[in-house]
Formats: sequence, structure tokens, C-alpha cells
Amino acid sequence: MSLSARSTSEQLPSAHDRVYRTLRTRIMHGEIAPGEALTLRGIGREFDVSMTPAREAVRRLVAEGALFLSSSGRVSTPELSNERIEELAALRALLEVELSSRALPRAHMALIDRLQTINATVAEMVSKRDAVGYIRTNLEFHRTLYLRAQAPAMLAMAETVWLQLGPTMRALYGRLRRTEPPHNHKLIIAALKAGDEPGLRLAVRSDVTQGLKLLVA
Amino acid sequence: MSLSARSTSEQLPSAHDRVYRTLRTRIMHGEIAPGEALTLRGIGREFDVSMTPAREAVRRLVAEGALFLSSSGRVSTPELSNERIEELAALRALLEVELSSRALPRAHMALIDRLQTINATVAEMVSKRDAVGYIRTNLEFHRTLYLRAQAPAMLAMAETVWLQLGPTMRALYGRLRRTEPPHNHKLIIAALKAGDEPGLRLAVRSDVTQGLKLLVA
DNA sequence: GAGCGCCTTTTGTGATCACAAGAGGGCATG
DNA sequence: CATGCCCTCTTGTGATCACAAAAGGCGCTC
Repeated sequence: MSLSARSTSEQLPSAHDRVYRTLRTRIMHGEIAPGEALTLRGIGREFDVSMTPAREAVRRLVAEGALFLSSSGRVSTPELSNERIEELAALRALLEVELSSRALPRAHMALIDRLQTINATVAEMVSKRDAVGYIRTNLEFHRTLYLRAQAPAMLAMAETVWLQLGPTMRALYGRLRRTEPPHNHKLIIAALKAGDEPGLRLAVRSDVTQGLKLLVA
Repeated sequence: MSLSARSTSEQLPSAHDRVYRTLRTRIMHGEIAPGEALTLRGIGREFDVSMTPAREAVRRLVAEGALFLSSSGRVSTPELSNERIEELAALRALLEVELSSRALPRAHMALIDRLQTINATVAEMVSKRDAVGYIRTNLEFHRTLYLRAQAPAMLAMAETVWLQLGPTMRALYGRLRRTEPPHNHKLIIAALKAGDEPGLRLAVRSDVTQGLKLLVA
């Protein structure tokens, strides 16, 4: 509680960064419901820091669209309108189709193997009805593929979209009761194996837009 | 200097927001050179606020990629690598082609007139060799068109890319010595008039990528 | 004359405080 | 019993302070 109570002499990653990263992960993985309120003092209490780092972390998340700031300054996770959800889905399609396209020529067998492993975990999460686990491993599947695109700015932008959709995705996957493993992921892997770019683009676009179309309907 | 020295009883837009908006505009319009350093106390002094709002504004701009944060916490405008510039140009192409495409069916004569007026100002800035004025009016041209797309999230993302390219654009347009008015803008207007979507997409893509290709070369 | 180390100053980080505004509940009144 | 008002407590904002680290300059030494 004192000023320099930090005993870990390791690479202290600056308090606000720790708070930021933890909250960001929580939001992206859908661990917070849409419209849920957060308070600076509450965050400070949870992470054992003062309001200052909590404020910086919240500001940053607001800037990324992960949190909503009311006119009176209260912060909460956003409740997205259908228009906004459709737009974010279109952005996912735009960005992720391009990323997958760029990753294709660099996708070797080791990557495809890793994707298949991750995909097995995705299927497991689906069968367990673990919404957060599903979202987390699903995003890991996509990120693993897109990392091969060697396009960090584009990947960062895609992750920002994921972040904005986080709470909504949780609401979506909690609502729709699927137990079948993701079909589009298999199409993506097959297209990667075949070096089939049009097929890959189509599969990614379908995978990215399918779930959100259901939510809007 | 005192606590509540705010005499303007208007809609006080919260100090950090005023600082944020001013700095953001400056950066986007290329008024700050790449690599230029900023200090929290310096910002506070300029805007007559304490470090707290200055910090929040800077944090927000860092989150948007408009400012670079060194490992020791010093902030400066980013000096972009060629790879990053190419990536951001690709993002501009991706997002703005889509935005223009969505704006096309809603583009009526009043909009085209406005674009032509703005374009005349762009040409004037070019002939005056006013780099900042050129960047500002050029972005106004694009924003005016994209506003018609009714896609706020997508437009916000495009503006984030502009923001990241701000200081670099200034360096670019200061370096290349053109005096001819923008040809691609005329192609964009012509395609809008003709309702020619493929032509519009091509013209926007060319306009967005041409300048940055020169910088990289 | 050149290189190196120490010291001062600048700067970012985080904590704490004073203040204003808004929200929510409890109590009194009709 | 319902409704409205007031009070209190919570919450965000901005200022200020203490501290640590990094940077830059200056002088000393070889």
C-alpha cells in the first residue's frame, strides 16, 4: 500500500500497463457483459493501485473503443447497436481476408499443424459450452494465422475490432446453442493446404461474418 | 492557474479533451515533425493545465498510434519505417476504397459540388506550397466523401491511419515538389458523377497510395 | 587535449487531496 | 399508501507532491 511497495525487482511493467493488459484481455475474451459498469476506485482496489494508473488504463481502453464513456464520465463496456455490429463485422471481413491472403504464401506445414491443434481446442471448448474459452481459442486461431502475414499494424487494427466486439461476442455465443465444431476453420485449413487463395478468402469471410449475422437477425 | 479558474461557463469540454483534440489535429495535419519530442510539463504549460490532463491526452494519442512512447516513458511523434508506411498505405487503400464504395449510391449533386469546392482549395494549397494546408484540405476532401458512407466505425479507423501518417505526410509533401493540382481527385469526382463504382475504387486506391509510394522509393 | 565520471536538472510515475456533480435512498407529507 | 424532495455517499476531474530514473553538462584526471 505504501509508495514503493513493489518488492519484485523484476522488469516492473508499470502499474497502469498491468491494469490495462488485464482489463483488455478480459474485455476481448468476453469476460465482461455488455453495459457492465466499472469505477476507477474499484479498479484501483482490485489491482491495489491508486486511481491514477486505473484512469490511464481506462482512458486507453476508451480510446480503443473497448469501453464506453458516458457524458458524466462513468465508464462501462459498450452496448453495441446492430448497425455498429454490422460495421465491425464488415471491418473484420475486410482486414482479416487481407491478412489471411498475405499469410498464405508464408504458411508452411508447421503453421498448419499448429492451427489444427488450436482448432481441436476450439472444438473442445464448443462441446464444453465454455463461451470465454471458445472466444479465446478462436481468436488464438485467427491470430496465429495472421501473425504470418508480417503486417503488425494491420493485425493491431484487427485486434482493436475484436476488442470492441468482445462483450457482444460473449452475449452472442452465450445465446446461440451450438455444439458442432467450427466448419469454416476446416475450410480455412484446407485452403491453406491447397494454396487456394480465393477459397481462403471466402472461408475467412464466412467464418468472420457468420456468427455476427446471427446476432443481428 | 488556480483550481477552478475556468471562467467560460459554456459547455466546458474537460481539460484533457481540449488538449487531446488540439494535439490530435496538430499531429494529423503534419504540424509536428517525425521524431519531435513532447513533455508532459511542457504540454501542461502550453495549455495552462497540470500534468494530469496532459498525461491522459498523451496516453490516448499513444493508444491511437499518433505518438510513440519510448521505454523510459518519453513521448515523441513516431518515425515510421518503410515497412510500416507501406502497411498503413495498404490499410488506407483497403478502408477508403470500401468507404468510397459505400458512399457512391448516396452521393448526390450537392456532395459533388462540395467536393469540387474543396478540391479547388486543395489546388490552391498545392500552388502555394502550403504543406499543412494541403494535408488538411486533402483530408477534408476524403472525409467529406466518406461521411456519406454512413459508417462511423470504419471512418474512425481510417482517421486513425491518417493520424499515424500525419508527421510522415508532412515530411513527404515537404520533400516532393509538386505544383500540379491533384489529378486523382478529378478522377474520383468524375467516377462519382458517372456512378462508376470500379472506376471510383481504382481512383481512390491510386490517390491514396501514390504519394506514399514515392516516399518509400 | 581528450575521455570519463559525477552531479544537477529534467522528466515520467504513482499517491493523495480538494472539489463538484450526479445518483440513489430514506423520510416526510399529502 | 404513493410521491416528491433533500441529503448523503459515490464517483470523476484536476492539482500537487514525493520519488526514481535518465539525460546532459561540467570539471577532473591522465
